[in-house]
Amino acid sequence: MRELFYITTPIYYVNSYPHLGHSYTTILVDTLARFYRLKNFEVFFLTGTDEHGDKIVKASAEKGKDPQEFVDEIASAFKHTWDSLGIEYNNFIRTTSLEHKKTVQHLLQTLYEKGEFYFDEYEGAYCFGCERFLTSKELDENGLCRDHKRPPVHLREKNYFFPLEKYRSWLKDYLYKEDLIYPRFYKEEVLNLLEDPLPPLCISRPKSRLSWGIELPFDPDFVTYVWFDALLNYLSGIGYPHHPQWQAYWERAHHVIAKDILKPHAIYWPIMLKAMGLPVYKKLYVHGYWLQQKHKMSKSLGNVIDPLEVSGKFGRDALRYYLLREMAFGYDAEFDLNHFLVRYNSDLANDYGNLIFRTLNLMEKHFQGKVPPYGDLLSEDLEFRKTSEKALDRYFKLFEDLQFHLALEELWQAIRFANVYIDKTAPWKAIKEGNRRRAGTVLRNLLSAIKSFAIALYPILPDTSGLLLRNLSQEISDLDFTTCYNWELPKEGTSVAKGQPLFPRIEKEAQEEPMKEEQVELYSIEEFHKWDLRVGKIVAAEKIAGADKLLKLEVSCPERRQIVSGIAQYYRPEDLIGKEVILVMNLKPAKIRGVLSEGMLLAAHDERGLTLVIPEREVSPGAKVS
RNA sequence: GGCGACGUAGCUCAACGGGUUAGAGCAUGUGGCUCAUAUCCACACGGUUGGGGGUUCGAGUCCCUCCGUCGCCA
Repeated sequence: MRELFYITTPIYYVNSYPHLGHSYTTILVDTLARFYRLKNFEVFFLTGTDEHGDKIVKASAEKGKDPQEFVDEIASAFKHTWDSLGIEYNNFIRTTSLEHKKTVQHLLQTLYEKGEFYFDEYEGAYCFGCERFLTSKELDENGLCRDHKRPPVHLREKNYFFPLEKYRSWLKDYLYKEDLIYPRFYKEEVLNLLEDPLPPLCISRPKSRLSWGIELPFDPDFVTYVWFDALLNYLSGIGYPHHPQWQAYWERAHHVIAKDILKPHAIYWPIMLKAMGLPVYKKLYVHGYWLQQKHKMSKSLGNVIDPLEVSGKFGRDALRYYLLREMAFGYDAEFDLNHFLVRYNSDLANDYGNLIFRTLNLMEKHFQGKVPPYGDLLSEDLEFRKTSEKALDRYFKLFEDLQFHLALEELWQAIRFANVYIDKTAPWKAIKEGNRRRAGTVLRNLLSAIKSFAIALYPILPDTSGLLLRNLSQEISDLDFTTCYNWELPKEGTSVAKGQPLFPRIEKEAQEEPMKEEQVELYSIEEFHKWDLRVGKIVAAEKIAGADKLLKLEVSCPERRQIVSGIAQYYRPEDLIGKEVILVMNLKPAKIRGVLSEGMLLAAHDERGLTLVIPEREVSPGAKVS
């Protein structure tokens, strides 16, 4: 019987479309799932969508759709994104599915019968943005919700509560003893939270206010509220309680989350499990955020990166590699397209891709693509094998600890050493000197190492590893990590083909190539209203060194914005100060020549050149254009 | 205000419980190779490890303090 491994992503809230943060978590879990499959584990990989709540009702109403239609649409967008990114999940659980509802109701009923809930009236300031009551400390000096900057509504309502406090000391001891949470500093953060009494968890909403949820089995006037719905996906997704497989998987449960949902996963969830009489999951892996110019990506900042755009342009393996190579697990990291391109070219194209190509090229040229026999192994051959094996050892170890950035660095040392080895042994020289046997030995040694790299990297680079292994007449389904140490593979006489470069270099012009133009279509007025156009007054302007066409502008609208505009050939900086222009406000921020641009100016072009679009009379900065 | 994290070469990061001249990659400079995706290899340049104090034979690593960035809680 193979060992089991159960791993989950959070279920994603369908109030918005998938972005880079979702993709990172999912790619990470997919990578781990593939890793454990290659370690011969029986893996169950669960992901899905969280589809209930107030925000969904509102969002769907805004689009003139009913909630079910709305969540169906976004859930399929998530599925489509995962398919495009090569995610191989075992189940996609939706909280609106019948099986999930049954699980939730079953567990609610069980806990209700055990007397774990109580009914109480609560009165206070309720924020609809947060979907919860706020304490006075959570309001700012103007009495507004700090997160949403909106006044809360005074509400009084009866609800069901789950007392967390009675489990607090148990949880504290448990967390203290077990290394449940990784990295460790998040464990410290949780233990710190557990120093103070835990307020009861409100688990319901009256249907009169919110009907888009799962009905409490013991009170049809209420639906259950967020955590007793969402967290239970980890059980419903493996068939709890009816499918016999659930128990075996649950004992091997590993959750991966972003740090924003640490509290529910580290506090509510273990306590809920304890109350239900179920064992606590095995591990909680917590990762940081992807930042853009030091800021968290968010829709309101307009700096959300579309993972499909990146993977569509440069390949999904390249995106996976960058995400795992660049983020130290647990910490925040910066997503920078320039870094992405540097990593791609130097690591994937130059070091790894080129190593493969030069080796296979020599094989085709001088050995007709037939794997030659080994001759005598010299000390340099053995040294190369040893270096590779050591790097693989460390790679696997670090991978299990989720230290992907270090794991990859280790493996790349072996890849770079392979380039040193081929230079030192110079098989092309040996061939010129008539020593085919020596050249064959070196190339076979290299081929075997390349096969090992391909297997080891398969969890991160599934497409290119699969392709490469097929070029070596190997199939990933026949291989596992133990074959990384088998220097007889590929076997003598096997055909190998060089194929196309796996990671073609991205040249400068291609980097600056604009995204494809939209084809001409007619749009409704609603489409036009998506653009936030406003009047802005130029308060500062200067040339950007090294660029003939660009000016850096500071514009008041009335808050300050920095804009890089390609108008230097038509306007002198000093002539622009005080001019009022039309700005596109909700354009994704971009770095042009390394300078941040937070929008664009409207200008008209004809054969005489370019002229800015300017209001006919002076208007107050910030005035809306429509 | 309480707790915590981080601050190491221009940039991104290493350095197992303190132990020889703090390491890589990228960038820069100079050579070499030519099988290769103008790729690869070698060498060089580059750091009072945020500041100060302490413990120790010895501290990036432990303690104190200050500065800076960020997170969680209040």
